[in-house]
Amino acid sequence: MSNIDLKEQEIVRRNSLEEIKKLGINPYPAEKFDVNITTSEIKDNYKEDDNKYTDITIAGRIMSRRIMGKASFFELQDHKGKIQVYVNRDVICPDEDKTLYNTVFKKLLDIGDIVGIKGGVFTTKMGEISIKAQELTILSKSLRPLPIVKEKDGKTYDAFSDPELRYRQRYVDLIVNPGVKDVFLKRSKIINTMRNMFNQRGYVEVETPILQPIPGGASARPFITHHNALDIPLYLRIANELYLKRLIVGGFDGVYEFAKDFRNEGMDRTHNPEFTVMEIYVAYKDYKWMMEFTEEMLEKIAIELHGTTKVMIGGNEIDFKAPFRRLSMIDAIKEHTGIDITGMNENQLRDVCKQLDIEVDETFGKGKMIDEIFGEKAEAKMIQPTFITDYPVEMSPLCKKHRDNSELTERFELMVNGKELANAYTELNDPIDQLERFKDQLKLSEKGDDEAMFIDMDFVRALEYGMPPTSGMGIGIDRLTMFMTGQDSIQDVLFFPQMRPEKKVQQDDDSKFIDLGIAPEWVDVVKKLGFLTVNKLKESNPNKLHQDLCGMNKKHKLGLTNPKPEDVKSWIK
RNA sequence: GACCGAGUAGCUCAGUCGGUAGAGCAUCUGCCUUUUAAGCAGAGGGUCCCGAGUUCGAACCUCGGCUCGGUCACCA
Repeated sequence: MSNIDLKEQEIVRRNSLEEIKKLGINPYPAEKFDVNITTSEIKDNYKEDDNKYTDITIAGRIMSRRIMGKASFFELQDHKGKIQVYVNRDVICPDEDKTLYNTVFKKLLDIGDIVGIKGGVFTTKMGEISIKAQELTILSKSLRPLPIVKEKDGKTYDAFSDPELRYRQRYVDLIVNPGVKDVFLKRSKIINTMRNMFNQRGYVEVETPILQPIPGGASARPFITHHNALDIPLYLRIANELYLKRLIVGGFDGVYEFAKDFRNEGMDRTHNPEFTVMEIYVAYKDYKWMMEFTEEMLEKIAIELHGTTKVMIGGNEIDFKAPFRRLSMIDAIKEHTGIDITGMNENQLRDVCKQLDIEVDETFGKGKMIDEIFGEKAEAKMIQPTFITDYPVEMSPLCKKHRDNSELTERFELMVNGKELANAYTELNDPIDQLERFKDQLKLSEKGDDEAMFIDMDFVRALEYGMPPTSGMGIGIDRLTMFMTGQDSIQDVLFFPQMRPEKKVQQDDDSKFIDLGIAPEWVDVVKKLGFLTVNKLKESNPNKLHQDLCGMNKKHKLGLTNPKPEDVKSWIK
């Protein structure tokens, strides 16, 4: 294999790999390696002069090395953390043969390699808890150099910080950047806390279709795909609401799903095309009950993660201690604009918008204008958790009308740090009203609103069989994780945020070059010089090309026989 | 989609007025038996994002493109 297109450090490592094999050591052994302890267990439990850990087996990645003649230290990182390992030549090589230390450990191992260690725990003169290696086993050789991140007294040096590289190669980010893994462990804990709470109450975790013939349950542009066997279009779900409510019709009293949803819209710091939502539906409840349920849930999560209800989010201390403030949308607008819009008609609302300098369109109805006023003037000011209730009916086609006012709905959104976190309804279970609302959506769609909801007649049919009064709630798991872990970008709470695919440079196959008469061993050299396609090569200057090729041969000590100038000319003609 | 910013060694970054491309860590060769952002001495490593233009000469100036980030727009 030609190494010409590899970087220096990669060549060194591949050579080391070959040397290891020549010594009869398998750099990628198949057999299991039984670990009996983790770094954190040692650090938490070891006390000096303690003989508890004289015979331990541990495995992990080499993260740094300090080699000093016959003794060395390296840092071993496992899934829990890091610990220092002390390697002494005459301990790991008790016999005459010092190859394992002098050659394998000192020369052939690198930062990034995964090794197993048997040994005992002790404390160094500097007071650091360390492992004295008795045996060292190579478990996996690493062929690419890791970015080197160093730390001292909690301060990080040379952090691996290029966002593009971090997201594209999250595995590297997770290895070298302390704290990245922690965000994802917390994400998992958030989900588990919710799941445990729901299961304790007897609610059932379910799975509903991701491929849907009608993308319902929300207003958003869907991704579309095609099923070949059925020869029909299918949509990736934008929500799972209508399916979960069908299950309530079917007799489940409580169902929930942690669902990946997909929306074909813009991407930014708070939006990714695929994202996770938890939706839960409970029969015989209303949205007031759901507020209590939601605040209890969030309080639990905060305590589980932080041991307190108080969480720092973007410079604000947010207190998730229940109960949260409840404020109707109209009162919220009154509070932040001084204007009481109660009972106003469409023209009056239009005047209010003008007065507040809010741009509105001729097509905007009452509901949309109220929503705009709230969004512009009040939303961002809701820092502490606040339930905003009683939304205009036009904005909420799946939500039951308010018991006291038919222009409003029994809906709440939970605002935290000026952003929406959760959304809930007393669910609309009147099939006739539901069909009317769907028809209103259809009118919007005919007016050109490409995000109005589709009519789902099967869902209406399900309601016609009778759905018990029900309350449902949805909460964005990505956003919740951002709040609970202090991240201000959704990309930092997703392992693999959506990125534009890496562009592949167009390249001709080696055989095309060989067809020109180029010897196979020279093809990589030609490509290294930047001539990735035959056409590009033909545009080159043959004299310069010949010189460059010979130069490469010499520089990289390839040991090839240089082509004659007339050979090079013959390739290009 | 619009505007702004960034792209230089494996990583983090300098790079003056347009004149032979630099540092730290990493790598390689030595020395070193409790070191720790190890140290000391030496060495190697570059498509300066890509392409065109201006110029005697471009990492640097101009134009076009690519990717990422930020702001806005769109949007449950």
